[in-house]
Amino acid sequence: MQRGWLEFRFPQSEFRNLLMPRYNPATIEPKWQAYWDEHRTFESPRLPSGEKIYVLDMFPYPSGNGLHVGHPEGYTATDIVCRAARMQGKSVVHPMGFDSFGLPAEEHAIKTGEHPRIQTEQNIDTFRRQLKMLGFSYDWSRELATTDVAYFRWTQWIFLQLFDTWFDDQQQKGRPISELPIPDDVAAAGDDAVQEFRDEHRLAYQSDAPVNWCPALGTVLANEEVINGKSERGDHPVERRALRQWMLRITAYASRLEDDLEPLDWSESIKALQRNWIGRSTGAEVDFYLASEESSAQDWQSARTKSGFPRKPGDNVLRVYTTRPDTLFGATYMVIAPEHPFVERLTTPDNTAAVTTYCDQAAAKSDLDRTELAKEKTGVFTGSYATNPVSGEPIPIWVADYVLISYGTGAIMAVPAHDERDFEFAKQFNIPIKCVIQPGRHATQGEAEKILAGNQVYTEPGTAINSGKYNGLSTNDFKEKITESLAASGLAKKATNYKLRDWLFSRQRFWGEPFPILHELDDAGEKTGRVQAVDAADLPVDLPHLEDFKPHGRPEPPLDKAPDEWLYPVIDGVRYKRETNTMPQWAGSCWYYLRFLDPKNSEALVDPEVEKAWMPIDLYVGGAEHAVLHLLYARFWHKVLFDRGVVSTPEPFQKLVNQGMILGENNEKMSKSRGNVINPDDVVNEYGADSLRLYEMFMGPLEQTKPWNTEGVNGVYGFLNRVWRMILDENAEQISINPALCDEAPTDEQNRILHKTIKAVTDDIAKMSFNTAIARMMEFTNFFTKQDRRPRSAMEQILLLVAPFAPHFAEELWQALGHNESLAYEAWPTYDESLLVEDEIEIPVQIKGKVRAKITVPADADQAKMEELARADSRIAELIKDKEIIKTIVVPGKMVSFVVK
RNA sequence: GGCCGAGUGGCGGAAUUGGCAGACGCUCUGGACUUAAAAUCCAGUGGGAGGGAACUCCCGUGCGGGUUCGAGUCCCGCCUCGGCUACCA
Repeated sequence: MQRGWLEFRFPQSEFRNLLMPRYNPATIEPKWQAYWDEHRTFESPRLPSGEKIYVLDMFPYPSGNGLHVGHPEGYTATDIVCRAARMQGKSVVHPMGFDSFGLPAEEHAIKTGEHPRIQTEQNIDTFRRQLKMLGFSYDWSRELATTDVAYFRWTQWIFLQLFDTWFDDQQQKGRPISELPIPDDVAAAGDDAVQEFRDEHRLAYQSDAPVNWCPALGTVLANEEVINGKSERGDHPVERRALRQWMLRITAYASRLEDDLEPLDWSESIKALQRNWIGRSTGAEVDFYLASEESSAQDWQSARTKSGFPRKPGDNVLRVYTTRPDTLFGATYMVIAPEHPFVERLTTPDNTAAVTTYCDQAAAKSDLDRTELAKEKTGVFTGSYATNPVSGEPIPIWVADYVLISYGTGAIMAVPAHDERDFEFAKQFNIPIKCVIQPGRHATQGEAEKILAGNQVYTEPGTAINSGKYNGLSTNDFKEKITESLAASGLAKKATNYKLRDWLFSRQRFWGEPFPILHELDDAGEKTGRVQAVDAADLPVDLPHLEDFKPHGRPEPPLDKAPDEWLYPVIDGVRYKRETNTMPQWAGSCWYYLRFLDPKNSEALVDPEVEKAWMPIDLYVGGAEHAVLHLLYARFWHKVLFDRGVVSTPEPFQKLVNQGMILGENNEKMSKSRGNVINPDDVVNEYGADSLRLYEMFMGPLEQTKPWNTEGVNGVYGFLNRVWRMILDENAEQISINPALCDEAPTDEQNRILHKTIKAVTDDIAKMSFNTAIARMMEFTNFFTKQDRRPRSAMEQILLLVAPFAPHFAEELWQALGHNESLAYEAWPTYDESLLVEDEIEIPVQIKGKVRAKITVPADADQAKMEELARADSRIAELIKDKEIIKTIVVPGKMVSFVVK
């Protein structure tokens, strides 16, 4: 490698840090990084002037392994966009920080007793060094880490907002809890009842939820620490245990989270992923009367017609949710989830044993067993019947774990003829299958026969049969008519459901944000059930000092080990216990983009003036692994903050781009175990940061998954060397300009190449098509390297185009050409459309669609002229000599085509 | 099973509204320079045929059909691979 040679040649040269005849990234990269730091080149102002652009990278979790080659991919892309935008005169804010809470640091702390903050900060130092080494134009004065106390003070503040907000369904908006209307009966029941009513409506509320309790390790595990029901460490059994936890009512925002996706500039596939996750479905809730001795189904129905559909079903009905009310006549059984509150009541004495056993088994099963591993449907009959509201027929009620308590009403009407799961279940238990839809064009004749006979399931729309007065209706009309009719009789109501569940927001961990919540204690030291928010003025609630981080052997969070002075504050004579759960890692990343705008503000999480000026984010780039959760959670918080007047936009991320994964050289995912991990440090040592950046952009489209190839790095390194030699004379002992450079005006051809390149690179950067932009610059270089006279102006222009991609390299050459200042804010080259036009162009001539000749025509030739020149070509003339020309197609500037017989 | 994405030379990939398939780079081959190597520079590089050459022809963008003067691109039906998701009624 020539760098070794150079250092050998001038080991103590005083020119070491000045220009070198040969391209040596090892000296020029640190030089320009220091220059940018010193001159604060990339610090952005508090407020933008002129057009603003906020470009954000998904900040990394600072793992102990350091930067991965996947990180610089997205980071280089945004850096190019930012550097070009600055040169185009835009106000750019481009910050970086660290998502630094996380399990590995806590595990390290448990092992060593060292505070997780120590290792976290070491890791951050490594990441910062590596990011700086790659020459990204971040405004480092805005750096933050989610573990900074001054940062998580505001994470806690946002939690207080969530705690203080209820969702007004009517207005579809989060409002202060003080504005929650209190029903008269609740108000009459006293202060405790009012408080309880409020607590039930807050966006942050408490609920019992299962955790992964591992008795052998004496600790609660995160889902990712549990593999196949065993602990990842030690392979010990893990059990599910209910624990009081904090939930966030994201489901209240489900509808807005879905609706507001539409106008965003995100890929349709990511939008689809989010929509899928939210999982909106529309249908109806229908009440089935439960047979009893006191009154007949008719009496009940006429009572319902008067009273209407009640908000909460009584004990005498089973409420189900269905998206297919049109199949009501085909319901041959019903299913309730094993956890359904009616299980006991509906089980007749002779079925008690079987039902109890079944429910106990279901409770013991993990989610995995209940879904993935369950190859066959299971269930038991309760012995009870409900009444079909349209036919009046009795329908048997079963308990089965394929119905989930957490979705809809936890009970379904089963229509085996038109639902795959119900069909499977009915087959298993010999339950009648009644076809109520005449299959439409989705089924063949043969299939239709089987469907009508109940031997095949049909889930597509069709025409109603066996459905009384509804016969003949199309599925869609039927749905509407029957819902209306049942609603009029008080038997049903239109309903919408979401797959999205409320967000389980607490973790039984030390290394996370403490909740700013106090539990009131009575004289005996027991919790009264009253919960109090820490006053915003008293934030932050810092983590307590712990002697060690070892598990204490109980399912309660590790903060239960905290010293009393932290754990039991006394306020106004009342003793409290602090909340000891901590927030999940998602919390800090939900709003970091806001703090970047005003990272030092101690009065507010962001100054409204600043927020208004910079938001929303114009470009957000990161991995697709965060396409669902992070983006959904952040959007949810943002909407709450919007409703509460903290931010001015309903959506935070206007444009989103997901970079593709970089695979190892063997086309497999990079991993230590596969031994195919590429370390960015090594690449920088060998080729320099500019080559790494350039290569990652040249590999292929940003969003595509693509394999690493070290030879390719060598390829772009060669390109940089060619540009270097195009401009400098590397054979000289001292810096000197390549003798081919001149101060003449470019020739027409040179100008055409230059302006074509400027146009292509400008357009490609706007499209984030970086690989083709680089190809165009390579073509420029291939052309100009062959030119004996290279106008200096053209050389300067190409450097400005190269600068966003290989910034250190471009700065160095820019300086060599006699400029004293950084090119970071030099005006971006512009192109002249008129110079792109060529006088003559080569076009194909086709006969019967096949290219038979290429001719050169004036660029502005009209159709007649083009045809004339095509016919004049000797080869074409030969081929069409004896033929009859049926048709001639001439596309000006493109081609001529003859259709002959 | 469902949703999404992708199949183009030895490899990564290019290709405006349908208009010269394979830009650019890597690899490989040959040549120049060198004592030699590296580096650099020059030439070639989808497959096949016409004995080599210019030249000409045929085939070729996962497979099978279709629309069109003309299809990598549009339509219909499949196959393979990758990602996400998983009994959501």
